[in-house]
Order: sequence, then C-alpha cells, then structure tokens
Amino acid sequence: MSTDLPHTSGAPTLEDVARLAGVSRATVSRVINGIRNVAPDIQEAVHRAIAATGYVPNRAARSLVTRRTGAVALVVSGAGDAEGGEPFESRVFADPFFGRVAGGVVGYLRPRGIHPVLMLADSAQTRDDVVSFLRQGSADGALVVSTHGEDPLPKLLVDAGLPAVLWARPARPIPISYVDLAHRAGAALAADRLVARGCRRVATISGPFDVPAAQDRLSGFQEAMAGHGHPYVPAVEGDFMPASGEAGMHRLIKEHPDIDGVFVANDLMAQGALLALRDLGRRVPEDIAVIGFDDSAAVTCRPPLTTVRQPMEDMAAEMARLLLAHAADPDFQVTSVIMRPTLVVRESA
Amino acid sequence: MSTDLPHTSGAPTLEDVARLAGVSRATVSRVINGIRNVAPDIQEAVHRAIAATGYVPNRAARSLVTRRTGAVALVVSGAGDAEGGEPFESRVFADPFFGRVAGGVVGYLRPRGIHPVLMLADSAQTRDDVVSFLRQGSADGALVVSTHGEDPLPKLLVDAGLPAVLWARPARPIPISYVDLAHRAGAALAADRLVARGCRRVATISGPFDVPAAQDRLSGFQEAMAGHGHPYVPAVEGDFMPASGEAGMHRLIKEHPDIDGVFVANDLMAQGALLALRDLGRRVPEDIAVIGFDDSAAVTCRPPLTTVRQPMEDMAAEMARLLLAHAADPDFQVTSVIMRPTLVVRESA
DNA sequence: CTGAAAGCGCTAACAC
DNA sequence: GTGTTAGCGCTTTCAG
Repeated sequence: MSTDLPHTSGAPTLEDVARLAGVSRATVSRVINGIRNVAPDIQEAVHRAIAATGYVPNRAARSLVTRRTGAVALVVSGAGDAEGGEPFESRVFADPFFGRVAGGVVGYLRPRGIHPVLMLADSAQTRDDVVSFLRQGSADGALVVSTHGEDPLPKLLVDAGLPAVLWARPARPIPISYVDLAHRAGAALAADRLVARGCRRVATISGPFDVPAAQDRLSGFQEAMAGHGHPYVPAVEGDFMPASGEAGMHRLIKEHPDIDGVFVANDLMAQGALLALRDLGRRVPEDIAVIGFDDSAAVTCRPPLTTVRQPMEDMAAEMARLLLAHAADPDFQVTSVIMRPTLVVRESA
Repeated sequence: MSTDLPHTSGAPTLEDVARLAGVSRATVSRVINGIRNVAPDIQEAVHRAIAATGYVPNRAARSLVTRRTGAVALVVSGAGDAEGGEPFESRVFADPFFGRVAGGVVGYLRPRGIHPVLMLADSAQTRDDVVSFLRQGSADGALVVSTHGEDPLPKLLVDAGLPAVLWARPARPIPISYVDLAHRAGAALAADRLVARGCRRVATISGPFDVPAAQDRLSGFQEAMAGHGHPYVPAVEGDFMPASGEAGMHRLIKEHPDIDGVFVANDLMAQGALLALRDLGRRVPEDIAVIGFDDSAAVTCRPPLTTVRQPMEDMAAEMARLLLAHAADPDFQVTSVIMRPTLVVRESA
C-alpha cells in the first residue's frame, strides 16, 4: 500500500503518465522507447512523471502490437521413454551440462532484457506444446538442446517456420542454424597428449553411438591415433553417465590389462573410470593416463582430470546470439558455428 | 486485398475461425475457454474451423484482458559479489541442487500449462529487474531460491505486493509463504544412525553459518548427539562445496585423529570428505562412518553415501502449488510447509 | 444459448 | 516535434 498519486484502479498506465506530464500518450511512448525527436524539456517532464507514478509498461499490450515478446524458449528435448529411474525433468536439469548451457544462455540474454523460458520436450505431446507456445507468440524463438540424435523437434520447428537454433548438428541434415564443437579436433588433442606422454597401449571409452558427437569423438580419436602409428584402439561404449565409465574401465582393464592410457568421451564417465582404476589399484597417471572431455566435472575428480574443454557457455551464448538474429530478421541466413576445444592439463595425464 | 479464404496476412485469428464456422468471435472464445452454454453442434463446427485454420490463440491479446500470463518467474537469488571464479550464472545452474528444484517446478507446472522463466538476481539492479518483470505483468508470480541468508529480494517482492514463494525460511521473518525442510529432524536422523552404529567419537562438517539451514542442521545434530550422551561434537565450517568438505575432513582428522563418525551437512561436501579420507587411508565405513545430507550426489560417491534425503522435487512442486494459489487468490493465507527428511542407508554408514 | 460492442494498454502511421 | 487516430487479438458484460 503506497500509491497516492494515480488513483485509478490498478497499475498506472501510459495515459496516467501522459496526463501528469501534460503530454500525449504517443510522446510518453516515444520517450520510453528512446525515440529521438522529443524536446529535452519534455523528456525531462515525462521522466519525472514516470518516476512519480511508478509506471512500468505492460508487456502484453506492447507485445500485442510489436509482435515480439522479450522471451525465448530454452527447450531440452529428449527421448523421455526412459526406462524407469527418475523422471526426465530431474535427470536432465541435474546434469551439469544443462546447467552450464543455461548459464551461458542467461549470461548472454540477461543484459539484453530477454528471458529464457524453460521447457521440456520428451513426447509428441510436449513437442507440440513447444510449437504451440511459439505460435501463440509466447516467445520469439527456441534454443533447443537435444539429448538424442534423432530428435523430431527441430524439423517440426523448421516446418512451422519458427526461429530456432540447435545445440549440435542434427543427425539428419535440416535447414536450421546450430552451434557445435569440433569434436574430432578435440579428440585429436587427447590423442596427441597421450602419445606425447609416452603411452603405447591406448584405449577409449566412447559415448553412445547414436549420438553424433560421440561418434565424432571416437572416430576422431581413432584417426589421430592411427596417424601416430597406432592403428588399433580398443574401445568400449558407454552412455555418458558415471556408472558406465566405471563399468567400461573395468571391462577395458580385464580385456587389455596392459593399457597405459585411456581417452574417455566425457568427464562424467571419466569420473567413474577413475573410481574403477582406484579400486583396481592402478595409479593415475603413473600406471595409466586418463583424459576426459567437456571439462564439466574435472575438478572434483581425484586426481584432477586432464580434459578436452568444450566452451559450453560460449557456445550457448552463440546460440542465443544466432537466435536473436533469426528472430529479428526472418531472412537471416541459416548458419552453423563450430567452436574449437582446448586441452586443459591437470594431473591425470 | 481481402479474399474470403483465410488468406489474410499473418496467423489466423479468432475472427477467421468465427467466419469459417459461421458464428461470432464470442462464441469461438467460449468454446476455446471451455465455457458451457454452447450448443453441441456449434461446438462441433467451431472445433472443425479451428482445426481447419490451425488457429492458436494469441497469448498477448489474451493476457491483456485476463491480466494473467501463464508464466511464473523461477529466480535464483544470491550474493553475486563472488570472489573471482566462474560467473554466477554458471556456478548456480551447474549446482545439482538447482537442477532438482527446476525439475520439481517443471514437473508440477507443465501439466498445468504454466511455464517457468529463468531469472538470476545477484545485484540491486537485477533484483529490480525481477520486480519490474512481475510488475510488467510478464509473469504471475515468483518462485525464489536464495543462496544467501540475507537476501533482500523477498522483502522487495512483499513490499510490491507481488505473489511469491520462497525456498526455505528467510533469515529475518517477513510475511511470505515458503517451503522448507525439517533440518533439525534430519540431522537427528543422522545422529541416531551414527550412534546406533556404535560410533563413539563423532564430529561434523557444517555449512556456512550465515545460511539458516546450515545452522539448523548443525544445532539439530549437536542437540541430538547430546541427547545420546555426547555433549561435545567437534565441528568445522564448510561452504557446501566439495573442496571445503575435503579441507574440513583433513582438519578434523588432524585435530581429532580418533573420530569414528562424521556428519557432513551436504552431499557435495561429503563427496570431498570421502576423497580426503581415502587419501588419509581411512576406510569408510569400517574406520569412520560418514553421513551426508540432501541425497544429491550420493550415488557417485565411493563408497555410496548414506545420507539424509531432502525431497527437493516435492518441495519445489509444493512451492509452485502455493504460488499458483497466491496468484489466483490475493487473499490466500501466507503459509509455510515444512517437509520431512528421511534417512537413506547406503554403504558409508 | 448467441451476438454486438466495448475495451485491455500500447505503438505506429499520419497529420499538424 | 507533438498530438490524433487506428487498431493489435482477445474476453466479457449486456442484450436479445
């Protein structure tokens, strides 16, 4: 309870401000939207009136005429047909990967006054919800992060003519902008390091084969190792979760007891692999060197993990930048931005 | 210009649907909003017209008249004056705690057609942004999760008369609804377990003293131990991050080499503590039993962590429920919901 | 049970 | 430079 001035019913409107400043609504609108051609003294008066009334423009009204909301959908899209376990929501948001992407998006959007709306798309129903949401004009576009290779959402978005930008190249090509990492180059960084350290019997724990990024990391690694004169690299498949890294490491050591270096396709699995190595009594990096990928869980590993860093925040920010460009200009060219990974050397290799 | 087909410029509007169904806009609106008193055959015709045009109601227009958006702000509020390190965005969203809360919120909101808008408030400026956002009518209320005890945001919200619900009791009492956990009871669960296991020399690693929940967990633990005949419990303060758990454990062992049980105020620190114990050559739980709190990182610990589970998803859902109630009815009573923790026994104690 | 009409609060031509 | 005038697309009395 504080208002004493505008004694109309609800919140102050443009009308109230205009009346108090002794000008028209249009002029107030001009001042608020920073349009020039307004006499300094009038601007002054308007600003005073705004402050006096505590006026805040109504977003719906503005949106109705400008046809843009200051929002974008941040959608995490996945299978959702999860075999038991926790609900999709918890699994996905608890992943440090999502957290960093969200952080990068917010970091870019916030200074620009745009807000991300969190959405989950894990079924035909919820994918349609995303499309409807955008068609309703509830957001100006969508940033989509798919956890699965064959996600149908990107195509739905393209077909509906809605602005959208993807995290990572889609499994099958569609005309949509995306931001990705040079996975093969990153894997090569790991191979180079392992070889430079003197590792002779190197293996790898890959991500799930149906994820393009996992394939790229695997083939990029094998190729780089071949280039170093190691045509055969034992590999086991994981699912990017810690437990699979642990299991994978056990299997690798069992089948190839003499390996002295391993490239693990992400840090979460590397964390599990390190645990396994510890249980097996192998010292890292003395007995076996380990390199992860992502730089997402590296510091909480023991020993601290040498890893290939994926600049997730920068990539997410780039997605946001592209989306805003698409939203502002429907004719903006579809593009892909591929960012470079770097090797972060800690103690494990 | 205007043909008779829905070949107007942009997206189909109510008008288009009405014309095609041969009724008035009002009737279509009634059908869409599920208002009875519409003849079945007319409903039928309207639905057909909707399908034929691919009509989707415009959110801004609806919002303008109903004065409600289908959105709520999900704000993470903190100090932000962080000493170096990563930006607030990344730190906060990468925390599994945030992920689970977001998951719980989305799980509750999604079936109800409400969408959470992600916001960060870590400075006077950004706190005002949150208030403005709500005053603009961009969201119907705010769900706020403070990372700091003395967060000014809740009071700003209350003073502005905006619907809001907090995660956890605010440091100083203000008339606002919140959802919290019975931290003392949870700590007692840990104390009981440790004592029942036969631990005689028990210590604790607490959270930062300026966080009410940390204080409650500490005093609740001390009190419960006192009840078991252990009036003195060595304690060191951590900051809820893994590194502080590790450091705290080292300090504890150094100052009290004979302890055989420790209660760590959250799982992240417990993870660090476990690492320290491993380095020190102490077996868990044989030499020393460890109990964490939250059940957030418990499974990736080695050994799997016995911990006090905080039902974060349920708590977050409850926050959302309360917020919607407040938003729907301005006279809805301010309430607090305190949920019960449970002990999850794994291997560490 | 259905239609006509009046706005919700704002921006954007178009006048002056 | 500034005011006037139309709507943006929808819900909601109020008649009938």
